[in-house]
Parts: sequence; C-alpha cells; structure tokens
Amino acid sequence: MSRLNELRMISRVAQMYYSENLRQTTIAAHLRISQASVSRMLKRAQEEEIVRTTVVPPLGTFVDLEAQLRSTFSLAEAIIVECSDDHDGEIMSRIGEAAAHLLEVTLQTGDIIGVSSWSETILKMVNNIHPMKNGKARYVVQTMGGIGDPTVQTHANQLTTRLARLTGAEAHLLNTPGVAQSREAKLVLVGDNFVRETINLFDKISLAIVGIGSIEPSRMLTRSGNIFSSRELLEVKEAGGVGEISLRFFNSDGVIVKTSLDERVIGMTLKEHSHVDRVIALAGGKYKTDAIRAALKTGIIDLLITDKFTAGRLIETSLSK
Amino acid sequence: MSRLNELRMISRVAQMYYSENLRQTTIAAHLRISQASVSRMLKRAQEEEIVRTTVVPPLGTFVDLEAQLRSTFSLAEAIIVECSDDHDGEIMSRIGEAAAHLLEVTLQTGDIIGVSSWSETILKMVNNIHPMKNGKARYVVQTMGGIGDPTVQTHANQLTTRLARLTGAEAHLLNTPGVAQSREAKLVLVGDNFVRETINLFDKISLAIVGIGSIEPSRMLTRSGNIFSSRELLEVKEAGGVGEISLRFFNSDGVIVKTSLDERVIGMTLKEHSHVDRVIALAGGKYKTDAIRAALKTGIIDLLITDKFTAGRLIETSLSK
DNA sequence: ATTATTAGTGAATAATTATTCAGAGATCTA
DNA sequence: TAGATCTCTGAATAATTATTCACTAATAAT
Repeated sequence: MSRLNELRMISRVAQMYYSENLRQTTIAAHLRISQASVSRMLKRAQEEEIVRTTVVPPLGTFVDLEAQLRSTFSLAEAIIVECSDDHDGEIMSRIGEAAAHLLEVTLQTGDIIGVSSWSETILKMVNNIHPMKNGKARYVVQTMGGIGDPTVQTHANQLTTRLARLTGAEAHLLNTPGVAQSREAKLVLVGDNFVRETINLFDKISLAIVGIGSIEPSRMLTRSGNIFSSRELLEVKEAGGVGEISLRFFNSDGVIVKTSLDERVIGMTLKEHSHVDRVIALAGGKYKTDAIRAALKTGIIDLLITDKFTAGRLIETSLSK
Repeated sequence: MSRLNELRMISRVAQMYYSENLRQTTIAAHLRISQASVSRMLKRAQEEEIVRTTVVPPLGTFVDLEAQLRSTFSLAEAIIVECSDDHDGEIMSRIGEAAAHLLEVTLQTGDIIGVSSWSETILKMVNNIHPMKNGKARYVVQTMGGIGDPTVQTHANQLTTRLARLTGAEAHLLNTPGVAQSREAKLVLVGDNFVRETINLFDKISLAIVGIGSIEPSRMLTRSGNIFSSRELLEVKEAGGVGEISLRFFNSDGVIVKTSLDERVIGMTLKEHSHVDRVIALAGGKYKTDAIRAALKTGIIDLLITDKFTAGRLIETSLSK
C-alpha cells in the first residue's frame, strides 16, 4: 500500500531535481527530509527507472561503432570520423583534421611526441594544427628515417620541424634514410652523434603518432620510393606479413614478423612503441583494412583514428571470423 | 569544421559519464583533459541535448496534475492519490493513507501538530499511521471543539489523543463544543483554564492538518449534528460562503466571510492558520470541489492532498474560468 | 518470546562536481 | 598594429552529493 506513496514521493523528488534543477538540500528542506534521503531517493529513482538518461550522439558521430572497436580490439579509445566517400584523399583529410583536434585538446605540457613522419595522413594532421603559443610539448622526435630520395627526406624533416614549431617543442630529427643499403651502412649512419641523440630519446617518448601501412607491393613501392625490392617484399609476405608500422612488419594475428629487412631499417621498433604511454594510430582506406586490423591486434596501439567506412569493415570482417 | 570533433568528444564524455558511470576525474585522466573541462563538457552535453534526462512517473502517480495544482493555486506541494472510483468512502481512505505516509516521513522532531479533529478523512489518516516510537512530535493540539452531541465530542477527543500517542506527543484537548449556544456561552467556555491553555498553543502550532467542508446544507447539517440552523446557513450563503475550514467560512474567491456565527465557534481562526508553518489540507469528493478551490484561494494552505478525480475537476473548472 | 538479521534513518564526513579566478589567446575595432 | 573585449583553459576552491557510521526499528528465525 505504501509503495505507491513512496514511489510518488521519489518521482516528485526526481522531478524537482532533474526538471526543476533544485539542489538536494533545497528539496530536502521543502519536503522536510534529510539531504541524505534525497540522495538515496534519487538513486532509487535510477534503479526503478523513474529517471532515464539517454545519450543521443550527434549526427556524424559513431559512438556505437567506436564502442565496438574499443571492445573488439581492447583499445583505450577509438575515433571514427564522418567522410563523404571511401577514397583515400577524403579519408586522409578527415582523419588528419580529427587528429589535429585531438592533439590540440589532449596534448600534455611536457609531452615528448614521436612521429613516424612520412605518412600523408600525419601530414594532413600537421596542416590542421593551430599553433599552440605557450610551448606545450617538450620535444618532437622523428621516429623513422626519411624514405627514398633526398627530396622526400627533406619533406619528412620539414613535417617534424613544423609539428615541433606548432606545439612549441624542440625538434629532434633523424637525418638518415629510413632504410640503409646494408646492415653495415645502418651501423655507420647510426653512429652519428645527432642520430644517436635522437635514437636515445625513443624511450622517453610519451606520445607516438603512427601511420599503418599495408604491404601491397604497389602501394609500398610507390610510397617508399622503391627502397624495397619486390623480392624483399616477397620475403615479408611469405613470412605472413600483412601490415607495417614504421616499416616493422606483423602478420594477421598481430604477431611481429622478423625479416632480414629489420637490420636495415632505421627507426623505432614495435617493441619500443609498446613502452610508450600513448600510441595514436592514424589510418583508413579500403586496401589498408587488413593491415589495420592486424596492427590493432599487436596491442601497441592505444587510440585509433579512422573513417566510418574502414571502421565498418574492421568490425564486419572481425565478426564473421 | 572542428565543431563536429568537439561534439564527438562531448558525446564520448557523456557516454563515459552516464552510460559507463565513470567519475569525471577518471574520464579526465583517460582523455587527458582537466576535470573542469569534463564538467563543462557535460554541461554542454545537456545544453546541446546530447544527454536527455526524462522523469517517467510510475503509474498511479499524477506528476503533471500535481504540477498544475501547484502553479494554478500557488501551492507549495500537492499530492494526488489514485483511487478506483469517485465516491467519498474510497476517496477518504486513499487520502487518509497518503496523509499518514506523508506525516510519517516528514514529521519533524519537536513539531506541534494542530488537528481539527472531526473530519472523517483525518480519522482515516490517524488509522493508517504507524506508531513512531521515539516521540517525534511535541504536542498534538485540538484546534476545534467537538461537534454536536457528547458522543461525537468524545470521538473527536479520542482522535486527538490517538494521534498524540502515535506521534509520541502530548495531547492538548479542547473540551468544548465546537459551537457554543451564544456569544456569552462561548466566553464562559473559553474561560476554563484547560481550554485557555490549549487555545494559547494555537500560535505555537508548526503543522496544522485540516479538512475542507462545503456548505451544502444537507452535508453540513448531517455532519455537524444540526448545530447550525438552516437560517444560519442561509446567512452564510447569502454572504457568499462556499466552503469552510474549522467552521470558518470563505467565498469563492477565497476571501473570508464574516458572519454572526463566528462569535459562537470555538476553534482556530483562518487568520491563525495563516501563521502556521505548514498547513496540510485533506479533501476530495465531487460535492466539495468548489469549496476546495475556494479554500486553496485563501492562501492559507501549503499542501493539499486530494484524489485524481477532484484534482481533475479543480484544474478543469479553473481553466474554463 | 527472544535473539539475529535486515532495513532504514540523519549527522558527520568523504568524495565528487561546479565555479571562481587568473592568465593566455583569439577576435574584433579603429 | 595596438588596444579592447571575449573566450577558453586548468588550478584552486567552493558547493554539492554520496557514503559511512551509529543507532533504531522492523522482520525473520529459533
């Protein structure tokens, strides 16, 4: 008999609290009960579903998909961006914008940023960052040598330098090619003092921004300026490699694939990445889907920024497996 | 361009807060922003209607009607009870139950309760109160003499006494008829020391519980045991009286109607009631609707407990005026 | 009936959230 | 381009809310 009266009172309290925006103390005084009781009644109101709170995501956001990505791949966060069509230029622009915003909002004072420098998406990001006057980041560290011909290398350096300026940080460049001609050549290059200094910063990095690459030869060769021969890529493929981060390969289970290329690549390893507090991956596009899924399985990525189409494929194909 | 990213972040924060029940500090740490920003984002989320909180009143409660009563009549609170049909017995029982619950939950330690003792609804209330062991109220004061014949008077006293025992209070009775034979008789009755003592408590009352009566002669006469003659009631009617509280009359605008009866009635006046911190009125029923509406307009009532049918009529007819 | 367990209360306090404040940019104006 | 105004931020703090505690009373179990 008294349950209805009780519920009546609870819903009156809920009404006063949620609709009339009164403080609990005010309600308590009005109804001649203690503030503690008001608090408890509001809790009951939740339990009895007398109050319901719904989060309505704005159009163009993908809360559900993001949640699925987070749980499927044990990601700390996932950001999915709207984009008009499933093509690389569009995707990179949108991801770059979102990444720029993320960086602006979440960069910590004193952060040491690592960038693998030559991804086009990362370039888009840098292009969208507004300068942060008061020097928030400490260093921007280039985690990967420049690729291929000297022009590209210069370009890579510029990206790093620019990001440093924008974030008010000091740039630490890796003035080497990304891939040395040989094991011996790498040793020589790495012997340089400036290079050593940068490499020594790798384990100080608190925030790494990486791209994810597939190893489809066509793309790889185009992008890398032919630094790997088809034969070398074949070796990677035969070892099961489906994707790379900073030219370090992994298979479809996210397990690192060791190849003879490793000893020629100059840059941060995947293991080194795994010690970084926050690793943000920027990647999207149809042909990259498998590589991204594999990259997520390596467990080194904390936050993925991708587009809605790619996100859809990542979930879809993972479910059907 | 960045607005979407911003909203995206806000809705993520809202999701973490409302759906995942994380603390703002946790969210702040996860997203690398300050707790203050999380708080602000949640506020924005409300404003942008990304989170919506709805209060769903349980069936059998009448949140909307109550709100209408409150605003129409400037009531501090209104309680509307469910009841199966629009007849007095049912209505009184339901109102009595609700009043009992209200009293149990909201009675303050040290309260001095005034009761106008002979309303059947108040009797129902008393019958539904569970004894409060630790003596919460101080006094229960009878604010109205017993009506009519001695049996009824005893009954009224018992009601007061019982309420006192249930609330752990000391009873202060008004051992007089409610209406004296004449002005002179009243003076004599009021001269009694016990009676004086009780009357002196009227302005100490912190909580008054009153019934509302219509002046339809039939009812009035039945209830009062013929203490007013038809002629006397006619006087009241001609003066515009439509209802009464403790045999004090008011017209349809809630204005007090002075008549020659006043000097014979022994009990608390309306003016005295207006100084009481909380005046709770218990009333419902078709024939009482006009009286209740008028009573509400007097402004002395803080809280009305009525039934859904009467509430509907109170609103309806007030709107059409 | 009598004890044990459970449920409920308000006061005090701990935890959490909102706001104020001071400073840094951004934006607008002339 | 400088100045004025407005906006945004995080740290500190104020305000608010949730929980603990000590206790009462209700209910169940023996």
